[in-house]
Amino acid sequence: MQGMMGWQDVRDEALRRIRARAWQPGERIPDEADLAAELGCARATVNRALRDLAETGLLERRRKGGTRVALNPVRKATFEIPVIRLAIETAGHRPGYRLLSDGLALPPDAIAADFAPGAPVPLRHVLALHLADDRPYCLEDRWLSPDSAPPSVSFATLSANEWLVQNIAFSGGTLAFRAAPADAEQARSLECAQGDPLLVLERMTQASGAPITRVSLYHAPGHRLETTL
Amino acid sequence: MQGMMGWQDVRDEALRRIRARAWQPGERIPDEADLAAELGCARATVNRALRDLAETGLLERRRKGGTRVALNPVRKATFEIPVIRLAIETAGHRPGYRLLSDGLALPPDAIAADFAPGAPVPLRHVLALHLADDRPYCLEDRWLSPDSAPPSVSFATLSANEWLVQNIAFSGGTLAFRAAPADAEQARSLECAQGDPLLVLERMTQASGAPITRVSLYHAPGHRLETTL
DNA sequence: TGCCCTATTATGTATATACTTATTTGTCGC
DNA sequence: GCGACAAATAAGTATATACATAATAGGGCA
Repeated sequence: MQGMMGWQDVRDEALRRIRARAWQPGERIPDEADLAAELGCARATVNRALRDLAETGLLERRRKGGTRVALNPVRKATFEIPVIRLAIETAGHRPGYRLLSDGLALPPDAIAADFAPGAPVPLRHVLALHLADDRPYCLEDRWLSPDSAPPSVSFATLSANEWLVQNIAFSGGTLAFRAAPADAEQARSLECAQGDPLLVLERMTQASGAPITRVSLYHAPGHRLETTL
Repeated sequence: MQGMMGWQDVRDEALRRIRARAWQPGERIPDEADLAAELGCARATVNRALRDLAETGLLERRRKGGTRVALNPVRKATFEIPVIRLAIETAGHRPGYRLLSDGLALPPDAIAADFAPGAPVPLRHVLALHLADDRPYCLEDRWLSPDSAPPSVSFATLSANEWLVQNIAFSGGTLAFRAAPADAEQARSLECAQGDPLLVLERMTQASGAPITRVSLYHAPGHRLETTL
């Protein structure tokens, strides 16, 4: 309407109307062309603004169906998952790394299923500890498809975490959070009591459809993973 | 180059080059105008594609500085945080809800600090249990600014979670994950053993700068929060 | 050498226009 | 009333153009 409606202004105005209940939940809002006319900007600008709101889950848009205010706004939180060493550094600590074990082994059924549905194949199993200021930060428990990381690649000084990021073309995967009690081995590595609750981050990584690696990161007790919305 | 380079095609081509190391990590890639010329499309189309890749953390873009392949690709995982009832329903269970307690109380220091830096003010404290197929799903432990939810609003049948989503204009906040042992009360509510590791989701919600609510969701043991990358 | 100012540059954004595509809505025939 | 088909519609995308903005690079000056 008044000078310079940028797409962020349009988004903010739309947000205002949603909040003020000028546009009721579930209700259809004016189409892009009308809004553009009303606000005195181009349709592309309105499109950009509304697309943005749709991405955050506040609006639902469908061709021909128009745009409506989401009935149950799904909040979308985005976490940044950096390389572990960097996470430690940006938290202001001195990163450390210790390889605990590395060798071929038959994975437990749950993990084998992710790799090959049929026969259980030996996989490379790497256990490593990440340290922050010489204190245990997290235990990396990783299973690797032998194709992706040949035995010649050593994880003695460079963590598998870091090697993979730099050498494997990532394509997809899953990420999950859970809480688990520390078993005897984990407790020893993380210098905590057995049974202490650990925040576990499980990641399954694929490249071009084939599973590459399955890692569980057992964070030391008290660890908090935070993000802003 | 050949027919119809849509922005998604441009994005895929860029992705291909990154993966093939045609564009090395840290290296600067051709600017939008050049790429547009090379691929035979408009600069706006290239812009859209590269902006998309930048949002996922694979590229870093700066005005005048150009675009370069991220040195340490920060994976950005996006979680959808639906209303709890919906999460239960989409998991194929029958949602249930039980209000455990609701009243004014002085919050612990850690929480009081989030609301008013100075004097500790009584806040509305709501404890409620969410059920899936009549089994405990998660315990909602919420502190509310009295302004945002007047005492007249009852959470007896409608969870605060749901009421807030539908009635409060959300503007910002933080989200954190941690693992914690179940205390006596939580164990009783969630029907688990004391000390069992619980996945805790902590959320602090603000509207126009002022803190609205601080909630901890204690999930029943075994809970897994998953997302696809 | 070191500092400030300016010109340059690549991205960011706005705009009008045109065409595409998914969906819905309405209509016709049964 | 019902089902198939056609018309209408609103978002999705592509494009050329123009201007804004941030940040670098380079030059002049002390």
